Amino acid sequence: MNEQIKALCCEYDIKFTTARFSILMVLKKASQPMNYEQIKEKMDSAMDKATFYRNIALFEEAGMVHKFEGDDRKWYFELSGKTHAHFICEQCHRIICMDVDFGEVEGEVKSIVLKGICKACQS
Amino acid sequence: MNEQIKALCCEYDIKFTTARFSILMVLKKASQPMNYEQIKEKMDSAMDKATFYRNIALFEEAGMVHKFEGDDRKWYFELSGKTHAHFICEQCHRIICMDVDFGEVEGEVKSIVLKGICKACQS
DNA sequence: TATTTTATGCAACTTAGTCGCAAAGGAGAT
DNA sequence: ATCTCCTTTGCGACTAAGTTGCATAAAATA
Ligand SMILES: [Mn+2]
Ligand SMILES: [Mn+2]
Ligand SMILES: [Zn+2]
Ligand SMILES: [Zn+2]
Repeated sequence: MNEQIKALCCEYDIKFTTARFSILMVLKKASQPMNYEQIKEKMDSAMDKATFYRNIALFEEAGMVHKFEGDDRKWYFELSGKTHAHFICEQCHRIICMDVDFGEVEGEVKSIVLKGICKACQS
Repeated sequence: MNEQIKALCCEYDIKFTTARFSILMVLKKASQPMNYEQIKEKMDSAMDKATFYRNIALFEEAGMVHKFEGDDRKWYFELSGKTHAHFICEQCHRIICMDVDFGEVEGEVKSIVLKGICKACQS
């Protein structure tokens, strides 16, 4: 795992530090987008939020991580992969990764967020 | 205009008040989604932000107004019409209303926001 | 008119994220 | 190893969009 994350940093031209490792470790293991609190909880060692957000900003700028706002006014992060959409349910607050096709969109899309009521909550 | 807004309130079962009129007046005239500051600026008479947000929450719940978060961590509002997407440019911060088709989406979609770099900023 | 309910304004509060600054860490030069 | 310079980190103070409590005002109901 350590090597994979080092490789990731290398690929995006970002210096490898322990703080960065901690964050990326959690994101790599994650199966869902996560917010600061959630990531912090999963980290082995504590980290100041200033450090966290500064590094996240770095990752984002490099295109390594994508973020979007959840229904709770918090930012959610995930490692960039194939661009896909997230559906956020206003009732159960679940975030559902989805694979929708938009056809042509002008410009470069970095995140797509749909909000509404999920199928489970509707019935 | 006054009558149209009264009718709108009536349709959504919302009592007509001067504060509500002020907000809806601005939203009806708007050609773009607007945030609190922008709406306030266009209003004839001043209004407290608590009143504003409380009424907006009411409109939202009734389904009369839709909101989404902009790139600046502010909420943007517009009168509900045909559900459509907004593209927000991370560089010029323009909000572009767009008419995309997603095909089937499970659940009830209330807002769709795409973020990225708009065509104008790309070149 | 008197009573009850709802809407508004003000000020204090909450909280995710930011910023300034000093200390810690790391890479290179001597 | 030691010195120097630059980057990263942690701490604490700060910012600002939106929220909440409470007193007053307006509107509905009797
Ligand atoms: Mn996802
Ligand atoms: Mn629009
Ligand atoms: Zn749901
Ligand atoms: Zn742009």
